[in-house]
Amino acid sequence: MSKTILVAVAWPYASGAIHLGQLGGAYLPPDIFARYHRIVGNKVLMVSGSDAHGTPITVKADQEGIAPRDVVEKYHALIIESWDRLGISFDLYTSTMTSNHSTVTKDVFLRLLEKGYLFKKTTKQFYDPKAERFLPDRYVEGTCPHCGFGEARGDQCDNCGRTLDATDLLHPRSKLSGATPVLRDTEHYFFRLSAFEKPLREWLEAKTTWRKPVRNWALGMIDEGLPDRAITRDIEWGVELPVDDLGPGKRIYVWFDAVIGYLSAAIEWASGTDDPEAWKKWWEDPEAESYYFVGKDNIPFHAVIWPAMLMGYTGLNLPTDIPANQFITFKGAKASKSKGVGQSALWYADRLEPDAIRYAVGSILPEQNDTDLSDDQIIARVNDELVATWGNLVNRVLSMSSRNYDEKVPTPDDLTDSDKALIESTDATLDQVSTYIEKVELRAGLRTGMRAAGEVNAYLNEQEPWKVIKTDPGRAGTVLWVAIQAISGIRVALAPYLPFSTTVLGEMLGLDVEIESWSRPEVAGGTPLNDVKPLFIKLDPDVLDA
RNA sequence: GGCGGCGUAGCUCAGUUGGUGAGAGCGCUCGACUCAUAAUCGAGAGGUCGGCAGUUCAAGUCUGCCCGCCGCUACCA
Repeated sequence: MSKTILVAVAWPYASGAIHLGQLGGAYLPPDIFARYHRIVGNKVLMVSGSDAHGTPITVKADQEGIAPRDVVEKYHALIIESWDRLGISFDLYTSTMTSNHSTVTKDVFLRLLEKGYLFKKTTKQFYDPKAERFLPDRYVEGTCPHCGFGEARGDQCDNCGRTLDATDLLHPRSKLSGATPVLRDTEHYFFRLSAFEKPLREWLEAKTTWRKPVRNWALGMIDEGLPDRAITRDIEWGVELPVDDLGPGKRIYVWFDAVIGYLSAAIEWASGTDDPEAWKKWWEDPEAESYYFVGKDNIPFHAVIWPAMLMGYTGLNLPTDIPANQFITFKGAKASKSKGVGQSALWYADRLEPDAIRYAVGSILPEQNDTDLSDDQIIARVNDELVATWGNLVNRVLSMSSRNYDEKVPTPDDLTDSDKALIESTDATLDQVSTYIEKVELRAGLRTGMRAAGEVNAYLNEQEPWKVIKTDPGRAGTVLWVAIQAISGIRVALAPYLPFSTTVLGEMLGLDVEIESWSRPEVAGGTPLNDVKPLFIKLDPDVLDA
């Protein structure tokens, strides 16, 4: 009985390239998960897009001296290239700059307004009289009241690390013009988050299978009380308001429109099919499941704020699970383009095969803890595990078969108990990997698949077909046939993780390249072996040195 | 400062509701094998489970305090 599963993936800012930390934290996991569910036969819709709004975009635009729109277009293209090169298989990867997204955002705004969950309030905000615009906190600089640092930003002091309100700063000045900003009244719409404390708590308390940090954090926020949040800002870059009673110069604030992207992307996807209403299967059918893949920094928005918005909107599905990951660190530091820590995913894609990257990152996914990764470790993982155990297994079996059995899969005689045991063990592996992936324990799933490859290696060392073939070619052929069946099963188990080499191996074995069932396809004796060659390249130790 | 998470073999990590001598992969040592990308297989060494105190017949697993790391702290989303 097939399930309907929305795979909702965090929206990266279109202000930089995707780096390896993001890949492992938020993008590779949903891809593995989605690929698995597609093979099983579930109806998967995997969506995400570039976040086009927000301060990081405008900051970048100022830095590069170009328009925000140009920033988005430039990096959006780069991000899409990352997905293509690494095989991240979105059904739709869009952006929040589309007219569809704007329409959906306005619809959500109006519905929440109509239900009384939005209200107007006047606050005081710094205003730059010279540049004639309101200033986000990080556009205000001044002297830190705690440590006296002269270059503190309005949101945080980089010297002592404390969080600040821009109004705390001594001698504030505008980063735009240098002028002294003045406080001025400004009116904004607020989302009545406080109204959802009780329903959110009840909903979260039932989520006992969620990862501990996700649920505890969300419940902790509720314990502290949920303040109402401003959803509009005095900016020029953002989704326009669907109402005009605030006057000009106001836009919807990025956090509010960004999470709506999950919904708008599904709608955009459906509009491109022959059933424009198809998105409803994922959003309105209460049986449909939804998994949100985000980094731990995004937990509040996905476990509290977005569910509250959905509750307020009514009629749309709440998240089934939010298997948030911790961070991948590089020598202890969080990967960050702005701080120059860690290379971009494309940089690695220029130097390594995509499956090598997917293996190295997939084997250290930060599912429980921050996980440290170095270039040396990537190379070691690939050479000592992927190439040595799995790649070599395939190569030793297929080359021996091809060379001794007329470039074909040998035809088996009767199977011994150990032959049968190996095949049964392979089928059990498929079940185990399936269980792990459904629980979103993806590292364990990969480990399990690799263990199965080790079992086949052990079987071969025990059976020694290279010796047996001299006296009993029939028996040796049977051993190789059994090993090939096991390889066929392991190929399926690893397919969500290693899609590129899965295709290559399928071609070698004459199997359907598209895997359509989570089971081991039998490879018949006599099947021609096509173009047998190593599945993976063994890496030079210095391949990542420059 | 407050909140949450984490701190387990050289490295990266698992350790269900507390219960036989603390696990995996890689690395390392030794042995076997030689079909295979010097790959594979087997065995072994290696840990006062961050520290201190406590609860308990019994704690890596619970409580308190301390140290360290990470994230969040609502105007980064």
